[in-house]
Amino acid sequence: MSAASVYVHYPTKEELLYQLSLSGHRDVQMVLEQAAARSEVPEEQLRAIAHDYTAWHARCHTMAQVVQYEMAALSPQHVEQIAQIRREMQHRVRDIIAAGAEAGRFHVEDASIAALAVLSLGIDVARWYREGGTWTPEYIAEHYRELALRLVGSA
Amino acid sequence: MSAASVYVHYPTKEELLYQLSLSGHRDVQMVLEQAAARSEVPEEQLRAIAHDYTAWHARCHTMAQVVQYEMAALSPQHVEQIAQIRREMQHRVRDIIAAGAEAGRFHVEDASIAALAVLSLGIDVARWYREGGTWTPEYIAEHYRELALRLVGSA
DNA sequence: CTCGATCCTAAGCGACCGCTTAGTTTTCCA
DNA sequence: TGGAAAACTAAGCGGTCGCTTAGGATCGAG
Repeated sequence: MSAASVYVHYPTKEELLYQLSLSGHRDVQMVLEQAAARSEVPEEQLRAIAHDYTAWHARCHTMAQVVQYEMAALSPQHVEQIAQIRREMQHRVRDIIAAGAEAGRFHVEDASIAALAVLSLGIDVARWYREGGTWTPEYIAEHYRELALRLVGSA
Repeated sequence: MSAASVYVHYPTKEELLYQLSLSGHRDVQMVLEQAAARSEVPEEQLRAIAHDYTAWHARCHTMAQVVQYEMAALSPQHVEQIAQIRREMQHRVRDIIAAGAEAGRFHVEDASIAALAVLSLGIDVARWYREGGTWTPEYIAEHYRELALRLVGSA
């Protein structure tokens, strides 16, 4: 699409970025929610989340880069809208880790920082992943799934 | 310093970025090497690396953002120069993890991907860390140190 | 087959960016 | 405290960017 045609659909470039970022955030959130919904056992939920969240950041690395690294280019109001979605995801993972810890299946000092670390691992994949590299998205996701479980002190 | 004064010292903006990025990369590499030099036991080396590498990315988060997120703005030759330093760091950590695995102290399927994950955790701190947040660089570094040890399956 | 939606190219406007030059002030140490 | 080093402001040049407008091609549903 030519640059001129873009402005038929979006009033400003910032609005285009916002809609793109919003749609991307909804995508990841859905990935996360569907992974969490596959079980009610924290261990299985975290396995699925770590795997799918990581795989998404590899497979959709261009969208992921917009989602994770372009927030500074949004207006303050739009940043706040999107920050809300991000908080929901953080809390979802934190609560799952906290539930696992309460059940004696996980062992963490600080569930919030553990949740941050698990998501962080997946996010950073979007920074270094290149198509056609030695590792496939699935290979990375499977390994990161195991690393994430160890992170939270799962036996 | 005013924009005009910059060009007394650097011929182009790209050259300025290169010198900045190079100096930043040498800083992190020194942080990593000094941490590794504090012991000859892989466990202690990895503890020190995870802690100091993470702390650096929090304390020097502005420099870290240049180092980690501005490489695309460098010329191809400069990218290659700096990529060399980055490979050295990756390999250093991978070799430490591999040594620990060989000694039966770590348990990893893929030492390369484990090394990547450990560094990834530290790097991503530069993305989300804000001064004056709830967590201090030292608090984050201490927790990430423990998370990194678990990552590599250290008992 | 036609009509309306949606794409395109081309041209242009004002603002900002990368960089330079010239002249002036500040700094700091021998 | 004098003088070189290094900072500053101000002005300007050419190029790109954000965005708009006008007019023409394309495409798909009815």
